[in-house]
Amino acid sequence: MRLIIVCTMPGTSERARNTPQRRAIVDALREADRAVTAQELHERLSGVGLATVYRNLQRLADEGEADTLLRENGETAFMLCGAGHHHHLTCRRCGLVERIGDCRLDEWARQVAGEYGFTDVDHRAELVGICARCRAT
Amino acid sequence: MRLIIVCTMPGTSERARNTPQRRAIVDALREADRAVTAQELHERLSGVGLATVYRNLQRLADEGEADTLLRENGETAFMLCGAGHHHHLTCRRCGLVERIGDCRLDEWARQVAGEYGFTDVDHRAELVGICARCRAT
DNA sequence: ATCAATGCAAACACTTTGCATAAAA
DNA sequence: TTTTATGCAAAGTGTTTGCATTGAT
Repeated sequence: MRLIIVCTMPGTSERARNTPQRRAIVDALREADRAVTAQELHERLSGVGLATVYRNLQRLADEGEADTLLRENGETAFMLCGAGHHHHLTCRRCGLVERIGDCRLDEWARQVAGEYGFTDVDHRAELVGICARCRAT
Repeated sequence: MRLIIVCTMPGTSERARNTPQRRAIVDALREADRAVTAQELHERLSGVGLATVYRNLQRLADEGEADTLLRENGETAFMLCGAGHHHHLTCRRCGLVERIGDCRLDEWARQVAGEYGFTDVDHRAELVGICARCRAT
C-alpha cells in the first residue's frame, strides 16, 4: 500500500445540514484509524447512497475537516485530521495512520528552495513504515 | 497546481523494443522540464496511439526510468528522473520541476517513526513554490 | 520467422451530475 | 414553507485491455 497525501485548505461554505447520512459518515470517519474511500464507506454504511458519500466527503475536505489521500490506483481516501500543518505516518501493511504534529522541515524546505531561486515555499511529506502491531505479527 | 509525487521502484523487465513511437515518447519526456500526462503526450505526438503512450509511460515507470506524479484531479503525470532517492521542487505557477538530489530527511523520518513504534521507514516529500522566472513576471 | 508493440475500440473504475423526492431548518 | 440534501441512474474522465495487425529483432 502506498498513499499520497494532499492536505486541504479550509474553504468558505454554508453550514452543512445535520442529516442522518452525514452523521453516519462523520461517525464512521471518526472511528476509523486509517483513510477510507467513498466506496468503502458506502459499503459499510448500508442506507447511504454512494453519491451522498462522495458529496459529503468532498464537502468535508473543502471545509478543511478531512485530509485527502490519493492512492496509487486513483482512489481517493479521506480521514478526519483537524486543522494545522501536519504529516502522516502510514503503516504500509495495515494502513494505520498516525498524525505527526511536529514538523521540522520548514527550514530545510526554505533553504533548498532558495538554492534554486524559488520563493513562497510549501512542502508536503509522507512517512511510511511498519507499525508495531504489524511488526509483531 | 498541486502535484503529489510517487517515486517508483525499479522492477524487472525485458528490454523494450526500440520502436519509433517509443523513441518519440522518450524524446518528448527528455525535452520536457515538467511532468506530462499520457493525454498531453498523445496530443503533442500525432501518430502515436493513446494506448501506446499509456503503455510506454507505465513501462518507463516500472523500469524506474520515470517518476510518477499524481495530480489532484486524478491525472497521472510522468517525467524522466533517473534513479536514486530524490525529491522534486515544483513551481506552482508554471509547473517547472527541479530535481533535488540531496535529502536530509532520513534522520528525521527515522526518529519520528521510532517515536510511534514504526520501523522500516521510508519517506516521500514534495516542495512547491514559485520559481525565479515566474516571480519576475 | 518470431514474438513483442501498436492501434483501435470496447471495457473499466472511480467520480460527478441532473433531476425528482425527501426532509432539515 | 423554503431550501438544502438525498437517491438513483446517467454521464464523465482517465486508464486499461482484447485482439487483429504491424514491425523490430
